[in-house]
Amino acid sequence: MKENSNKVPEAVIRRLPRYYRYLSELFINGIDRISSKELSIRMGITASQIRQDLNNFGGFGQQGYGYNVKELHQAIERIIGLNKQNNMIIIGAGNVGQAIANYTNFEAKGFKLKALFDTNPKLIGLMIRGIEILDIDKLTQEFVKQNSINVAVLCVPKNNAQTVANKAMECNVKALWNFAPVDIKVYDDVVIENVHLSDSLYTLCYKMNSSK
Amino acid sequence: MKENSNKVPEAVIRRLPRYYRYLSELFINGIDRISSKELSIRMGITASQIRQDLNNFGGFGQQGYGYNVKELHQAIERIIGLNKQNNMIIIGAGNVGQAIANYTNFEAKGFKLKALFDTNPKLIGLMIRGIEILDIDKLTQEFVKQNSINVAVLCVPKNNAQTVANKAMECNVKALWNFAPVDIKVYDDVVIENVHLSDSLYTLCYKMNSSK
DNA sequence: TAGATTGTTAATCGATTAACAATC
DNA sequence: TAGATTGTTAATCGATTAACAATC
Repeated sequence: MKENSNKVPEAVIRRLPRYYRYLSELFINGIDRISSKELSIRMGITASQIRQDLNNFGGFGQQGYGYNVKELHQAIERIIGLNKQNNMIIIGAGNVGQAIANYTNFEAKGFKLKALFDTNPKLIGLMIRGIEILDIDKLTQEFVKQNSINVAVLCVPKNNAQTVANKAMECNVKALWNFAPVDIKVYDDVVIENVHLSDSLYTLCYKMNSSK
Repeated sequence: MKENSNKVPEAVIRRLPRYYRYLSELFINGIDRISSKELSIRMGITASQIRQDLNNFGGFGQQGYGYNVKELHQAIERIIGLNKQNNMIIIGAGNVGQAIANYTNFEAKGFKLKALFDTNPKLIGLMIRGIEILDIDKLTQEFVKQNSINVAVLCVPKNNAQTVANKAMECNVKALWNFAPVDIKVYDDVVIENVHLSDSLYTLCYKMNSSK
């Protein structure tokens, strides 16, 4: 899409959702312009960094004025890709899988859940928010194609994670959102994002112990 | 505890849980020694980085031999602080709160859940794994002290997150594990770790769109 | 001992911050 | 216009990688 987008530093990419959050907030509060200085104070980062970050994607500001909140908000929305609909499946309908299925905020941003998959006969057939839990065998290339699935959310125990990831990739899913506490090997054209909860908790634990 | 621990770069701290995971795996598989070279291949990082990282905490290796898996595993366990018991509460017993309450892996690493808190009368009094959901009014300094709570897990909607965080901090909780999609302001002696699920999903979305 | 591999210093790379001319 | 604030280049800072003497 963007010819130079793979040159954008990872650190910048990771800040995009945060910019998006602050701009949403400003927009909701009816603020129509913001300078990098003012935003830097709110976000606790430097104005310089904000300007550098944004200029990876284009010049959205105006000298002497700052940034138009609505415009910048929309621009970042497009940059992230939140203007398009994305269709998801959840693999593993246990605690974590069900919690994500019930979390409707993603739906509001265009991430539509099409199905959950599990191997447990007790779960198969159950409905969550009107979405069915299917047998993992029903996860096929046809299913992915017909439902335009691009994101698979991995909520299985760590020992099954790579197997299930492989299956999803074989069915042409293009993005994996991994909640299993393992590093998954992915195909060249598949992207992955990890939510390593235990890693996060351990980091918190370290900081708690070292801050004394 | 460690006099120089606040000099350890954030990037290194964030890699500690990953080292811990790989060493656990090696240990379980009965491997007793590993060189930085071999580990670097498994983890997909440089041997140099591994040695640099570890040397922030001391010299655990031996020339010509490498690292003793068991020793290094235990050392990292202590560095993170997983050798002590930590007592947690979950504030907000909705989808996310309940999912975390049901996730027993943390318990195995010494993170003991003592109670959940909510304001919803329909939830108050319910038990999850034998742990009660209490009225948020029951969250007091006495409760925190008596149960030696050090970690509060914030699983409330974003509009309540700061209020609830303040309450936890006033009750002397020392660490916040925040699942609300907002940045929380914390007291100087309180540490925080964010699990911004939507940020993570948006990052995945960006990468999916830009990888084409 | 000879080979292997560490701990650590130096070099490189990348990211953040500062500065300022351009310009609204 | 004058003041404000951008976009962008240059300087600084920090993190990663390379190199190698020390030593098991």
